[in-house]
Amino acid sequence: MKANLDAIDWKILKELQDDGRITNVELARRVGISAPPCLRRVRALEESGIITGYRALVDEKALGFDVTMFAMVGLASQAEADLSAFVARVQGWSIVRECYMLSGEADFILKCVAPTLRAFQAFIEELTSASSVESVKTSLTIRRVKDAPAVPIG
Amino acid sequence: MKANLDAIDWKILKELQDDGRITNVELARRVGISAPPCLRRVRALEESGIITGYRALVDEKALGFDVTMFAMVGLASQAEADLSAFVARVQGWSIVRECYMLSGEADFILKCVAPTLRAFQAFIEELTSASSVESVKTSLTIRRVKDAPAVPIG
DNA sequence: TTTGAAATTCTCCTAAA
DNA sequence: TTTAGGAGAATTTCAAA
Repeated sequence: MKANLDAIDWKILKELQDDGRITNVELARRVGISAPPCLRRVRALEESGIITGYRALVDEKALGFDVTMFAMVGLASQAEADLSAFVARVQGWSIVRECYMLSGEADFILKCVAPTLRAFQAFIEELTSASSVESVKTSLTIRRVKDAPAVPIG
Repeated sequence: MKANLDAIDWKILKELQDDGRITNVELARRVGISAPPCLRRVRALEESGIITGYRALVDEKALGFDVTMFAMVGLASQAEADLSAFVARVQGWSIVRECYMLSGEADFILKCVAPTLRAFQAFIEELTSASSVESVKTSLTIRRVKDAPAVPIG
């Protein structure tokens, strides 16, 4: 699965990370090749799984989601069954937008988005009382300092 | 700036969060209106700042960025000058992909992406010795459990 | 006011050289 | 890679709800 990309492929990835809605013609112009091979490269990147999708970015606050919080969660047991059960619950909680399993002290980190602090607190109660959840430590975000695309290019 | 959106606008946002490269015609079909008003709505969402951009999602691991870590950073001083200085440094560190200022114990949370653990460790040394940085606590991610768009819709 | 239908213009994609 | 042809989309206009 490891990719063998040349400089133009990297440029394509950089441009599409910066603007996922750019047209193929404009993309080709920016990376310095003609449109047909550019489109072929994009297709290849998509088919090989390097480009996994495209997403519109939205302003949560403008939509009334004023609260962004992180929660560090520790489970009482790291048995595979307990981990799987928790992962399944995470998928069902729409307030949880991102979740990573961690090594070290906490077992999971959750990034949560909610309309109000109250809504978030209600979720934390549900989270805390979820089976096998032992500890929950929350951090309220004051502001977003940086939100760059997944991979640093250039 | 607070938006006054109807059900169709929300559907548009949902679809564009799921697939930012969808054509306007297909988008219109999915949300149940014709193309012209659909395009007008998308433009309005963009111009009002609700849609802030579009981004291709890429598979970091396939590109050789095998390490994703979170770092909690505490500063010795929360004076505005020190916060600003740290924020400025964060912008310059390409390894830091996301950063939020927090309330509570830590002052910042950083999401970092690096090709190797060694590269990440080198960064942590730089981070730890940065001016006014008092504490750094890192968590290595084992796997991504969930990565949903910014706002829950539907 | 906003929609939807139609028509035009434009741009992109694909195939062939 | 470039070109050309054809397809489909974006955008404007206009009529109607």
